[in-house]
Amino acid sequence: MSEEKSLNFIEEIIEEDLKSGKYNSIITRFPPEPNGYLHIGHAKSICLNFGLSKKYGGYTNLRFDDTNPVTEETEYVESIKEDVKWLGFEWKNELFASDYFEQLYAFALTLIRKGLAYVDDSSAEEIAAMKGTPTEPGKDSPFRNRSIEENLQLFEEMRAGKYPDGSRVLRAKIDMASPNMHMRDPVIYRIKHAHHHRTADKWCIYPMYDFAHGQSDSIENVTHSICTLEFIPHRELYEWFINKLEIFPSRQYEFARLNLTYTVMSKRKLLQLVQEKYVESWDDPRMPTISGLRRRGYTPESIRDFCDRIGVAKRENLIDVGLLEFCVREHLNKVALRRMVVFDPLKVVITNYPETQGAEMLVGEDNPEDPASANREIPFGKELYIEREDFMENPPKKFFRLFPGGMVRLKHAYIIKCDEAIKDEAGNITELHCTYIPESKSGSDTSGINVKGTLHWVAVQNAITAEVRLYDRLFQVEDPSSEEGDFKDYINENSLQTVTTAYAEPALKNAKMNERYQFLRKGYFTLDTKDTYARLVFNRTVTLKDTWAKEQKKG
RNA sequence: UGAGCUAUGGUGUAACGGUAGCACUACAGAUUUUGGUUCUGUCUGUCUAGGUUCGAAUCCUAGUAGCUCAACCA
Repeated sequence: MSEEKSLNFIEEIIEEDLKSGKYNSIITRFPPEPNGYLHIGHAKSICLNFGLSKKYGGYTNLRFDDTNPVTEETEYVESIKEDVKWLGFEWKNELFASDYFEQLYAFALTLIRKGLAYVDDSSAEEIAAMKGTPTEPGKDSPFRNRSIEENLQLFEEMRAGKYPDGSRVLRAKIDMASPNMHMRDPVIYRIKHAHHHRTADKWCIYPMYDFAHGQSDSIENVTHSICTLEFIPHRELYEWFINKLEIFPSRQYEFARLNLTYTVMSKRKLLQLVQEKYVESWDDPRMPTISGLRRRGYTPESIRDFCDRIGVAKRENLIDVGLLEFCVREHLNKVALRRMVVFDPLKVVITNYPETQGAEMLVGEDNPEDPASANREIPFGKELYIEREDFMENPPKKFFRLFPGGMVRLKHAYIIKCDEAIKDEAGNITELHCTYIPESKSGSDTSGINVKGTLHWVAVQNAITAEVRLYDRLFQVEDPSSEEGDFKDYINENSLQTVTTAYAEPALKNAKMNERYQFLRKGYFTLDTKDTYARLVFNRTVTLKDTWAKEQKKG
């Protein structure tokens, strides 16, 4: 029975560290910068970090990397916390890099005293020019050999606010000829007279990412600091600071970030979509943000399952969004309540159904996948709506739906036969006249008739109305970022289709925010969290698999 | 054109010198009161060229391709 799941490369490293006795338990961290909303790519990192500490014993900190006051806001801190919680994870400590500003300042002093850091008066342009290029070594700054005393004094004055933004920086003194650009005397502190979302105006100098991240990991005794591939060149620096400062040796490991087909993942691009109104907001249901997916109706379970299935490795990847859709369908199939909703109504009159009879109540199960699920009542009637596309006057082969002279089952109800299509003067079909087979009632069918097709329907008299929003992929091409020109040229203009008046069975009157629905033969839907006030608004999470549509496409 | 990382079906991901497996997709069929679900089956793969070895996806060498690095962003 030991169906062992193979380990990813990070799990292998951890098991090695545990086996060798290097550690008894592990500490990881999820370190977002609070300058935007989390997306599905972050979910991969969250599942990895929290999953690892859960699996191997230990814990995960949530640490906000807030070293750049001009981009960061408390609003983002709150949304990030909400998203991590919603995904189902609990952090041990809620921390901020800004909590360590005093300590980081002390680390900087240590470096200066060791002759390993200096204040540089050069401008940003001058520093860039002296940096060299990947193929040519850089040049030493004229300020590189200042005395320790002078550096100490200048750095203290920087902190004291004596100098304007951009006038000086503190740099680590490493190697201007290093083949690794990040080792060419990187800037580690800059002057920014800016208000910080947590430390307010206490500081006017702020540490750079490289001088904050590794040390923060070290302060928290993070054993395995996991980040994405683009940080590989930073690792040498990460370790340099830890070595020179002689602090806890956290180690950095890098994995490939998630890319998904038919969307973009960079914060910059997502921001453009919001600012330029291609989408409504960060939590627009078409966005790959956690909040967008949540509003779309995705479940935390399905996102975790997805992150589990895509694996963790070091090679670049582009994952088919179809896998995400598979994951959410699989979960929703188990939990969604079945309901009938007609989007584009075609009236059916059952000519042999008694006029005087009140609403006959039929019974339908909430979820056939779940034997424990309840039933709901569905009123039947003489006049019904079916989906217009479920009727064809001249049907092609293998069309199992209604056509003149044809028979179908109305789900949970009776078998009907189409006798006549009524048209207006322009030749448009306005209604269908059908007859029903009284002894074919669901659950007590003695008619002996077998039909190929089963349609969803609602009774005209008892139908309630709702708005339904049908979402499709945001882009027309698999990888918008790799296409020629602006990625926005590839936006799918039809990513949102709104059905303002859909007809729903009355059970949906009591729809709840936390419930998921399967509109029979239509897809999975959930109540919109923003726009449902007096009226019902449903968002389509994902369609059902549709082999008929595929069949038709083939011609 | 310096340095680093990476190459396994259409897409992901395993195989740790010994039968190339799993999932998604696609296709075919069975079941079905959702053209859903479920079940069964099929197709497709080790970047190239050399080498080491009884044996190479795995080790070595050389190519090739993709990605990353020259922010006072993270």
